[in-house]
Amino acid sequence: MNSDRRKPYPFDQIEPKWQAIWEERQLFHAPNPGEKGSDPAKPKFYVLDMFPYPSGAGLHVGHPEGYTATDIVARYKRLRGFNVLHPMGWDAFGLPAEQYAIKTGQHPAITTRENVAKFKSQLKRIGFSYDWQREINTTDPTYYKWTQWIFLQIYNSWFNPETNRAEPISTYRGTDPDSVRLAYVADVAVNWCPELGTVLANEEVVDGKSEVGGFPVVRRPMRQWMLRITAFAERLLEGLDELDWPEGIKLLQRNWIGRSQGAEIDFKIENTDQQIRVFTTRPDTVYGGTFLVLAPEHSLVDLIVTEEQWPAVREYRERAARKSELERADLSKEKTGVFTGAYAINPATNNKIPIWIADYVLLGYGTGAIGGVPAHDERDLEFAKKFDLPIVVVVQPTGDEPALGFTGEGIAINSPVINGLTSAEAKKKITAWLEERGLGKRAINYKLRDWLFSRQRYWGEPFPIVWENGKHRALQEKELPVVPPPLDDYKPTGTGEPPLAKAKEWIRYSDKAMRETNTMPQWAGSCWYYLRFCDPHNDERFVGQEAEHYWMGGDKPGGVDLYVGGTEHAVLHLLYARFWQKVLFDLGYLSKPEPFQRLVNQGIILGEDNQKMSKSRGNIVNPDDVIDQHGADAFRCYEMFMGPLEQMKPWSTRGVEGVARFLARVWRLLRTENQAGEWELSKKIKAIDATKPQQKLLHATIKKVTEDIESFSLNTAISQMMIFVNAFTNVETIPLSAMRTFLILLNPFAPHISSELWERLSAEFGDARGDVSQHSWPAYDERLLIEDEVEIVIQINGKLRDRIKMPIAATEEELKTAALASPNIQPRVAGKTVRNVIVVPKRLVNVVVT
RNA sequence: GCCGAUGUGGCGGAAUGGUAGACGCAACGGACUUAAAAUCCGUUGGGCCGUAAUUGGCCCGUGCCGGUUCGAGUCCGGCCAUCGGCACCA
Repeated sequence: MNSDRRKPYPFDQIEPKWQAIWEERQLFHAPNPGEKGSDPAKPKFYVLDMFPYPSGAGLHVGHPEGYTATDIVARYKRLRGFNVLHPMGWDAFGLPAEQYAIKTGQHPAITTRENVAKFKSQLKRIGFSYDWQREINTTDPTYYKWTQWIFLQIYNSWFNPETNRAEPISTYRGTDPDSVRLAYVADVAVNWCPELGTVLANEEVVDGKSEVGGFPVVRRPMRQWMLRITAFAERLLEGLDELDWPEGIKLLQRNWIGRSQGAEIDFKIENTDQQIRVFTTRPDTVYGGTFLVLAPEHSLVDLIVTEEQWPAVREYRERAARKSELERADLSKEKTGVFTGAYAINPATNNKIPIWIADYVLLGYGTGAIGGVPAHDERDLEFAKKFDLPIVVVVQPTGDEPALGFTGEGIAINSPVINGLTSAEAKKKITAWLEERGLGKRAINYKLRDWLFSRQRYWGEPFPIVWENGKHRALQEKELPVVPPPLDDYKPTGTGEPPLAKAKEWIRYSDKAMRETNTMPQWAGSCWYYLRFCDPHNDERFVGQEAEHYWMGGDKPGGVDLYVGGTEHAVLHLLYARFWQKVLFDLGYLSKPEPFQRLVNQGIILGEDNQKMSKSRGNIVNPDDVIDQHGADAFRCYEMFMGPLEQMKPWSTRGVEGVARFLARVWRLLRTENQAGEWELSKKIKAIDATKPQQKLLHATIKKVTEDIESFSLNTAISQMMIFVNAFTNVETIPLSAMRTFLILLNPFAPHISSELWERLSAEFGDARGDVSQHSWPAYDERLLIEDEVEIVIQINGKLRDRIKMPIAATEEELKTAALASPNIQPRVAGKTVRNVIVVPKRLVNVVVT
């Protein structure tokens, strides 16, 4: 034939063949209710991958790990009679395409189209059973029209604290609706990245650097669009309880939301009628409060600083403002701060205490001011020592640790109102005491910040907003989509003004009104894509009511039944999407308050050298190469056989070869090579009954594979199929029916080879026609698994000493007698006292002697 | 610093509190072959005893120390290491 090494089986022919058949017959299209082919009796199953950003580099082996797992589940559920929604799309707005455009001048839409084509062909080569009729792209105007529409719903809503939900802004009775909208404009200290020329969300800043590119980020006040996610903090927290997610991910979200309960206390400022409100989780330590510290940017600073302290304060503030996030977060450095010259009155002690400013107090958390309790807070103690401020111990530890610097719970001392109480009791009592006197109240704070929602970039969704006379105003629904202008120069301006501002024509909405020139962050499109998949071609609505109700589960549990993706989205996408879902749910557009019922995180795949895959290390594995060499089925099976999905694990070329050998053995079980080097059906295949041991193995395999798919243990499912195949190598005759059943089990994992072999069997034997995927998943017969005889382990004092064969039905007494009579046991027990004999039926006998 | 996950052969990994190491890789030996590849068969945690050789027998072994239990990779307590998250959040 040719000089190529002969393939162990012709995957290079059968894989494209079956992919073409699936596409032509649209076998994996899931009909919506009411559509042709929809069967209302079928239960639905929605299994979703986190859709990728189509980068120029194409897929690496990490992407298809989760995709393969979901594909196996999707195919399995179809075989079990579910109507399965298994879609794929493109999260295509974002920085890389734009950076590329800046370098080359090529429009990001062109880059995106090319990358999408590449990704799609790679995914198709792996044989994923996506319903490509539902493909979506976040950069498509027919898609982002609805992203903009959802923004308008958010903009036109407010959070009603009385009903604890989002409501149309028309129900708001106050005077300034703009102050309560869920989307609002604010001057905020933002994370400005000069290199990228844009602001970033807190979640996008890692160690003071941009998550994308790793460029330095500095604080800078700017006018920005914000989404009021903090209003939903409590519901985002509570909602987690009901979700079938990994506990670790729930915890990450809980920590990110960062709820803490305590009190707000007002401190009167001496010689003024102003007061400073502080938040504390330890109101029981109020008697130990010997100073106040304000964040340098706190608005009261201007009002209270004395003449002689102004120069020092001004200088300190300027220095703090110049600091990058990284510098400010640097814990190893010493505490800094400046005295304002002003004093406050501690409401518990009535003592006069100094007011300082220091950058260890953050404007954005609590009230931006704290009461310094140096005796029971590490940071306050450090600060007090540095600046020689008084320290008063007010909590006595119950153990023998020193009271000074004790931050745990103990007994209140030096605190007349609460002396002798435990910290928990003291908190309650002092809070009530403060409340009675109008000096404070219970309060809850969250670390969660409102979501900074605007970016100074070109390649994102424009806001459906115009400005007139300095005020913002929403566009009408009929004006959507707002399409960005064509531009020759995508570069950030460097001033913080978005690139869209360069489109002088475009920004003129009317004589008086100008368009908003910021764009939305990349997360916008991914916040609701799972909803669009339910009804991707609807041009009347973002998702049709009936389709949403059906696929998202309506009043039944479900939503997205299974969602698989990486942990990197634990607090970004997964929190934002839950937020949008809740807003749309409150406004009556959706049937469920939570989108993703079950979440599974796949672990990352390391390079063969056990290091993270990266271009610089040169250890990236390309799926195309693997498929060229071993075929898509081997690629799929190896990805699953490597180990538990959730775990981090290294790639192994040898491992792929092992799995490829398994599939080749499956092939040769049913097909043999004739003299001419052609594959033909094995003569060993006969329409006979399986032997009893074969029956048993078959049913054990059905059981194991079924249970393992249900529990996501896909690696051990493959092991079991290997055991099955190994048992049939070198047998004289192979029963047809057992092979057919096996091919169905194999189908979700290796769809091409199982389809081909199924078809060949049908052709030869003239029955069971149709695609293997059109048949149904086999049931196992528990009765066939029962053994007549079992091996019983005999232990003495827990140590294995003998094994005997016993009938399955042997009674405890029989087992005991047989065990004690066994030749290996008798001499060891002779002359000793048998204290006890533990019998575990069908398993073991443990003789306890002394 | 706080929180979380993980720790089992040469390697990836299996094990409802009940035979540790399934399955695969690698290695070694054999069959087939002129030869190689491919394929098939066998051995393979460590140490020791026994025997001409086999069958066999014993001890140790799931990061470390302790506990619960007839019995612990698995449960409990304390440590160590690696990875991940958060990090002046009052």
